[in-house]
Amino acid sequence: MNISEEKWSIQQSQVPPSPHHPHSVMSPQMSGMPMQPFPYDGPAAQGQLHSQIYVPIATQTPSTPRPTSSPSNTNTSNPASDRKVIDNRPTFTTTSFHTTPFQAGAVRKRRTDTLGFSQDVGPFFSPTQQHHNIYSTDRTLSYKLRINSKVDRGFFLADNDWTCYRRNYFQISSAFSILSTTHHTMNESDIPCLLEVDGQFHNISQFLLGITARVSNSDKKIELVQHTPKRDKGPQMVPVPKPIRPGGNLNLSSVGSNSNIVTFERIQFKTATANNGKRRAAQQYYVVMVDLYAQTENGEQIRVATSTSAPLVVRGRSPGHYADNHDRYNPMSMNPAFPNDRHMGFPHPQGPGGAPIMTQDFGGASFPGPYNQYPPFPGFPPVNGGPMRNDALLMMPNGQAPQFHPQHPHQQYMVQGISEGENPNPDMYSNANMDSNVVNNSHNQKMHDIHMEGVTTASAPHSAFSNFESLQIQTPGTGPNAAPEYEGFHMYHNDNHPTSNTSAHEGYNSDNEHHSNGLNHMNGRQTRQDSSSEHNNSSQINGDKSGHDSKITNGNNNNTNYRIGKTENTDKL
DNA sequence: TTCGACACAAATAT
DNA sequence: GATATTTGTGTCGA
Repeated sequence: MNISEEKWSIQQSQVPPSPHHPHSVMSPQMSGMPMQPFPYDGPAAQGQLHSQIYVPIATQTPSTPRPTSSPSNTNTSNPASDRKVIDNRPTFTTTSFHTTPFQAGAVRKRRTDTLGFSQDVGPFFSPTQQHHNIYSTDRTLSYKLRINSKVDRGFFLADNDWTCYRRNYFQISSAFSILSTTHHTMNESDIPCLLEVDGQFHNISQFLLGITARVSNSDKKIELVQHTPKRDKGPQMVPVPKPIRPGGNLNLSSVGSNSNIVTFERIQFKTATANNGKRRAAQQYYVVMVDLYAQTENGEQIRVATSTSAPLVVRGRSPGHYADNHDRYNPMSMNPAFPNDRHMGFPHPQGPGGAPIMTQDFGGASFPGPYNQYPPFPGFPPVNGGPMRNDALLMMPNGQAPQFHPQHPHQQYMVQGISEGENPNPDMYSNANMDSNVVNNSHNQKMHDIHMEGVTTASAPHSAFSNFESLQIQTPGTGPNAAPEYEGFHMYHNDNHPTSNTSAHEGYNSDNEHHSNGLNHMNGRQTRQDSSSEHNNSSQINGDKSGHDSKITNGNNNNTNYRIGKTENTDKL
């Protein structure tokens, strides 16, 4: 048994293992599977032609081991791993622990996995919604934007909802790619793009990427705050859009500079969702929106693309409060054998090894559950929240019947790993559940990632995400780029430091971890950012102190500040 | 019930 | 192994 497995066994001893919490062994990528170029015949976009998509060949770098969500991580050479195993022992010595009624199951969580990498996963992101057309400077090529995002920490699955605590940090890393419709290469440092807004073409001087939050299925903005390491003693800021270059690959630990990856660290929701844990009250959800802006030569910043997270629950109180209060009304889901898994009563769709499977689109069928404020979803989100990347689908038989969950009307977020440009297998897009819509041989042109990385998919106009909430976002002017994508949720951090990838939820692939956050133990620790990452981002955190007091009173800071003059066709910063 | 503040202690970095 | 830093979260009052 390797170190991770040892940890795994410790945790599993606390909570009955759930068959719905498969391990990351399902994920070849998580095991460092090299990625190869593959031909992809999916439709690029309306009026565009299918093409071969090149994806990065991810090489395993011993010096920078890639994180894995699998408990069967075999790397035991890292001294830190040994320490972490020790640290993983259940801790029963804290004062707070003894004051709680949850001692029996208490298992302290580690902040990082055995490699110092994040094993955690977070809420999935929707297909990229492109709001404006982007063209080459000579206007002969239409480009498509794709945003890849991942949540590195802070979230766990509770009741199949992606959940976090308002007071806890989460972190979002994003990158984006520009897809060309023809064989075309360009200098990554250049942005030879034209932005079309209301029929007018503007040169794009740079791109920026920002995050905001709002109430799911509503336009109500939710304030995000960003802290310094000083936390309460330091200033609180609103995460502001940061310059970003295309071509970032969140799966790579680091390739040169990170100017093509933006990370927002120490982010918190200013407010919690309503009705957390209440019975017979509809759970409110938030979503995080990752917005890509194009700055024109005159300095105008226009939102050109958006990717939206899965619905999120933000708990406002300490985890202990929810330990015995997680039975939000759901008369069908509770299974007394698994008091912490209210979905044990349902047969989650699973593939070999118990991994949840990707299910198909429901074709617009209305969601049958009580919370139908969300569009239909094709099945359960990953209960484990673990390494369920879309590549795991490759190991799953086709045609598994989707399952509804009456309590979770929102989209199933099982394809978090479909980080555009990271999955080598085209089958995932031509799965029996989606293929008819994805593969479109009417397209003859080839689509390439301009940067030849980070892109694997073309559009899936009627994909399993076609009902995803974010697709409700008005995207006028999208034109040929309107087709939905499968956004990637990436497991790997983006910078050099092997420990830089935080891991709030290495146990998302663990039953115990799943339940432990606020359910079975107190003082659960989640991963912190390492110092190198701290330094990397200190400037961005501290560099924008002006105008920000310790308290943020503008509940709509982000959008108020950065979406001035938004219209149907223009969404400017 | 939520939120802000304070405090404690664990996890992790150095 | 000691120390410093970071962060999860218990607690309390508003």
